[in-house]
Amino acid sequence: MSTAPSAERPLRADARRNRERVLAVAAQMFAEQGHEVGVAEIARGAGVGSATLFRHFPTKEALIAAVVEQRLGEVEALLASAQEIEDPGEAFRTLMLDVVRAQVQDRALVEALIDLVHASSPRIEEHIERVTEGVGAILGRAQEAGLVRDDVVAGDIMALASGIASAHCPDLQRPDLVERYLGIVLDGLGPQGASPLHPGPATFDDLAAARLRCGS
Amino acid sequence: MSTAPSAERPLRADARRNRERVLAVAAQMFAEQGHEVGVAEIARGAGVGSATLFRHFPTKEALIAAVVEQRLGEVEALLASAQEIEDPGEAFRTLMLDVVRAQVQDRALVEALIDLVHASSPRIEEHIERVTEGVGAILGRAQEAGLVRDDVVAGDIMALASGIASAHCPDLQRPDLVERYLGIVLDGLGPQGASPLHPGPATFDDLAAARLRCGS
DNA sequence: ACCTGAACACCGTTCAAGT
DNA sequence: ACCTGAACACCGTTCAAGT
Repeated sequence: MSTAPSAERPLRADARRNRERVLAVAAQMFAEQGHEVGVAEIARGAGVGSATLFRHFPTKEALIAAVVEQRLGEVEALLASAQEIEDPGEAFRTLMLDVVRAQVQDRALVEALIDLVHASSPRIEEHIERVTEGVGAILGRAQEAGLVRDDVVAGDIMALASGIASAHCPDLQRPDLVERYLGIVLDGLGPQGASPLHPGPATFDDLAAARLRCGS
Repeated sequence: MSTAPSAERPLRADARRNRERVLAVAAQMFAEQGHEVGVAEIARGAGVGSATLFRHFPTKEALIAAVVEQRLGEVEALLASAQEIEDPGEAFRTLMLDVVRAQVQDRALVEALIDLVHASSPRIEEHIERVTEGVGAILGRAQEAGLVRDDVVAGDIMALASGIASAHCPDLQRPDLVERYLGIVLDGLGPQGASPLHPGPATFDDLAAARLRCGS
């Protein structure tokens, strides 16, 4: 449950409570209104001064990262329960729908995953790695069963899921339309009418190069 | 070429020149860096005071809208040349690749099209309508030729194109990966392995309702 | 009729002072 | 050890004054 770094002496009771309230309020406000909500408004909603917020999260971006981290934990839980579905095709469809829905319900998550390569903390990268692994496992099962084409990788699935999630105007149109677009993409992932793909999938080298390009 | 409303007496020569330089500089900076570039920086780049910028474009959002309008004109031109391709399948693929690439090359365009339902001016809506018409024509030809499934509409194509464009991290990763994702979606749009889609496509009523919900 | 730099309001961040 | 409201810097927008 704890989102704080592991080896730190525990916070004083009031500090811990404040930290958690800020995180909860921020998560809700970011989900509803996106990143543009003011930091002062979040502090007010949590009943603390703005400086307190900045004591716990040194920058607005760090606060966003903490919220994203929490959500990624939830996504991992979705993946775990999708893995328990026996039918490989059903597991794969459930996975995609869950991941897409998580992003549609939370504008902040989509925005954050787009910026991910810049802003990413080591802890967020770990989450992403675990998510990629989980996606890969479910994808692999579906491929072995001949239900999904063999020339796609976990990274493709995640990119497509985020694409579908941003293919609709999140706060205004019918959010259920994403299921329609997902249906089309799922058909494209099937082995039936699959045509060769150019170029090949993204590699770890691509990510490393990108990270290098932004410093840090 | 003129992006100003039709029935206005012409601007003084220097004013016209200033307006155009601001628009050109803004277009380039938005395309390269997204909407977060400062208005002061744009004004400086165009060699005018910031108040002059605001005389021509009453708000930053209006400036963005003017740039978007220009880009949409370019997209219409792309559509027109795609329409001239005889082979219906080739025309359709070209259309999708062009629309996706236009959005990948211009971060501002993606951002703007996402916000479109709120910010839209009547003139931008006209552009969108023309684009939708053009897409519908090319799509219709491909469907008649049996190359694209019958249960999709122009709105689906545009949503998917914007989704693919935001499926990759625009400034960091390999922009050519969008072609890979587009390949998957195009396979999903083929008639071969098409499974029924839920829910049905977006209607004009949905758009009207969304617009109503934000006032204006 | 149009231009400009200085002034204003707002928001992320920091600081001096409190308990 | 942690909290706070006031102060600071930055950016979108407006205004008083220039030509």
